[in-house]
Amino acid sequence: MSFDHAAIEKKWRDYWEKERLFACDTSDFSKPKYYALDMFPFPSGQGLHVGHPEGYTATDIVSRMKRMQGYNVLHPMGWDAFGLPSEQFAIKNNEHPEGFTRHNIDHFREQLKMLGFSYDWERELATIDPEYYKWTQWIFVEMFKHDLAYVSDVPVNYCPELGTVLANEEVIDGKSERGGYPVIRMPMRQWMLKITAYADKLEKGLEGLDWPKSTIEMQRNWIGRSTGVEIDFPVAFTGLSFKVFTTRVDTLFGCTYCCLAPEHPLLKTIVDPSKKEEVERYVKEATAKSELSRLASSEKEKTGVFTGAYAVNPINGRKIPIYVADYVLGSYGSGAVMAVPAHDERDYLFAKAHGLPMIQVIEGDISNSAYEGDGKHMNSAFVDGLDIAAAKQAILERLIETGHGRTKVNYKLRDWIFSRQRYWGEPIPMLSDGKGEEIPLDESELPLTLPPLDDFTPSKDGKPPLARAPESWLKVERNGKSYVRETNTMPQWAGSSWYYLRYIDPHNDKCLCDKRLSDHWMPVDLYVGGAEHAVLHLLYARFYYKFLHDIGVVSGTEPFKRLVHQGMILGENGEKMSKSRGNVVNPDDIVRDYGADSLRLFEMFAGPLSETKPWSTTGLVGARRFLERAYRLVDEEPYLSRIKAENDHSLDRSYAKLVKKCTEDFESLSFNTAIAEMMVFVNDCYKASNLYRGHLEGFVKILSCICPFIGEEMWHKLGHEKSLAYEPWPTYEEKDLVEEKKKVALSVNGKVRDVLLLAPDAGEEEAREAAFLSEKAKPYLEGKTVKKFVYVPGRIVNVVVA
RNA sequence: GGGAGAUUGGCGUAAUGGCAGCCGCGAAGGACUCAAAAUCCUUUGGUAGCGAUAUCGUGCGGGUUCGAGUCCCGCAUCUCCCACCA
Repeated sequence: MSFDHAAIEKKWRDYWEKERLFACDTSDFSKPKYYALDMFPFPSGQGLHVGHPEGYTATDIVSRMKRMQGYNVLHPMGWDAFGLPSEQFAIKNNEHPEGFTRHNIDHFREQLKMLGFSYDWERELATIDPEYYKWTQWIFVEMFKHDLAYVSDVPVNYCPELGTVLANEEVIDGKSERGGYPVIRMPMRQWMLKITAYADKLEKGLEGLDWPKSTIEMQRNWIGRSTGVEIDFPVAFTGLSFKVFTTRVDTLFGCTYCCLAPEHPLLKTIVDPSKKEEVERYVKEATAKSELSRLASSEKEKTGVFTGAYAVNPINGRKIPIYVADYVLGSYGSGAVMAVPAHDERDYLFAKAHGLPMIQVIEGDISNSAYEGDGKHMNSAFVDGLDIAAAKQAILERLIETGHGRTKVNYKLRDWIFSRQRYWGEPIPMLSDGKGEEIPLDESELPLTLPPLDDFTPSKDGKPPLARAPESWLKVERNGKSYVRETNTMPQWAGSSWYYLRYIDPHNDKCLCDKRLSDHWMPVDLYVGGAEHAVLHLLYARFYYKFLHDIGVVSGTEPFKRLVHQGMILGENGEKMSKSRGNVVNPDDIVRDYGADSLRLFEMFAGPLSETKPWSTTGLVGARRFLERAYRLVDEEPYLSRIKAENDHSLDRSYAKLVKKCTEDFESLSFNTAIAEMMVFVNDCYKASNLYRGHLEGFVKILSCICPFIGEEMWHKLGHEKSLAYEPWPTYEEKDLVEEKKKVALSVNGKVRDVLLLAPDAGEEEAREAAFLSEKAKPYLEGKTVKKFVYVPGRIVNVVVA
């Protein structure tokens, strides 16, 4: 073992802290800014796993390079510290979740420091800090004031057996995660955020983001914008009507019945008395089923019952039956569909199951399934013979004329259920008179802190734990009137939706972030985190940011300019790491045995950042071996005495390639190929008889981004007293990359036959001459007619012969 | 059912449309050593050949091109995400 990693790591860690080396002054605008952000972790009881350092190392490398390139770098870290696991731990151990959470945070912080990340720890924040969640609550109040927060009765997962409300994550296949008891949907009073008001902005803002394509696509699907037609269907003999949404208005003549969702309000009034009992029973069963089980059972079988009522098809006046069926979702469109069994697979199955008629309106085979393709229309009066696009247009025009329809944009996106019946979250800063009046707390009353409780379990009736808070906390007088505090808390997403702003100005008690500072620092230049947050966290954060823009808190409209997801690190056997598989790798052990630098280097070298890749102990040993090999250059004979103050230029080219490749690859986060180039450079150093000190210094600066401890130590060994963290980034000369003669492949009919040595600026005549002088290519050229001669300087010569 | 991505040596991987396999792991050989480890130096896609070399080779089938791992069309397999969205 050629260096003592434990001693080196301790030495430089202490030095960095003592010198406050990575503290960032965000009010210093004299240098260009760079904001490199990691998705902050949930501080779980297990501590860091080897997946965490992957993304963190990536942003750390870029941060370190940017500092040397003269940027003012903001590279912060904090804790997403509210959340269910801590609460469950608290319930189990009958302790307050805060103690456990703080303890975990201390452990995480220590582990991150151990790994040498250049975070500005003076900006550390946690979502559970009252100084932080004061502003989380403030944003909620602002949303309420702007009509974006409202109360509604919506179905939640309720487990009668456990007597408690469950989060979606706690429901597996319609059963409770603990105990496996059935879970039903039950309406309950909830706070909602009107994210749908931002559907259009959220969709449009995706354009122009430097994000993974897949993530943009996922968000687009989630928002689910679709353009179609809204049609009014009168209910026969009642004077009432309902709206349906369709993207296939061209098939309107093929509509043979309508379906309402079980939640549809019209069911209360239009059902024929003879069907009332049957419909009520069906609705009750359907709404009690959890969404998952409803989905699972109805895929096999389309259930539903006739309401006894009839609708009138506005295009032809035909009377068609109205059904209620749970394959129609209450929460999408208008909760009602026009059913065209001949041309929609779901309607087809339902019609078959219930003996409903079919009218084919597009030529195609409907003997075994609905025909959903394009074709000539039939049985459709004035659109007969037209294709889908033309028929859509014609029918839409007719509907507009008669006032029965209009174009309509629909979104899959639903409003955000923002309450949790939990203790360990931000209290929602609202007061209720119990009769529908909801008033927000004044800013001066924030933060509203969590009251201490003895028992954190939700009540049997589904009431949140805070409902058992002391009366002194719960009851509030306002203008002579009695109010009760809101007892729901916010979801974990709340705190993580705006934390990137707070880092810029973490100790500000006047506002959540000084606008002068956010104008300078936002958007985040590089955001790295797991793909599991592709939709929810990133959508919520964008929503918050757009809202903050609209109320004038920030100027921008998108918080994260560039986003990258790190891939997962699997176990050595290629399976997911898990305790049950016994293949979990603990970073503490790796750092103890091989050092933090080796861990960082290995994770960056194992493959492209975004790919999933397996852990490899031999790969880790290889990383360590490379570091020792590099270290030996500045620590051992005979290499040490080869180091010269003068450059003999033998390594100029190798060095220029190193600097160019690493600078570009660090920027594009292609660390594996940058490291390969660093290895090439070290291999070249071993072959060289003289080593220019300047080259080694440049190499060490580059290496230090990935392996900061050994980097600092080598810098020190090269005769420097201070840290290299703010030394200028190495440069290279373009001329060093140019070779006098370059190898150029000579191919005949596309098959390589020889390699020519040509000057990079050699002309075509020169190339042609060299090609026909080649002995190796001779047999393939002799006696043939040259049909074409292709010459790409520096690349290839291709002779096409007949 | 829809979407996104992937498929290259024994393994992880690399290749602005231009010599496929850089770099690493593993393996083999050599130097050093009494010996081993460590280190240093070679070799390492398959087949044939002592060798120069030849030949085959980037999941499968087509296409574009002087030239395709790379671009286009179709297919297979895998991974992830969404999914009764009218």
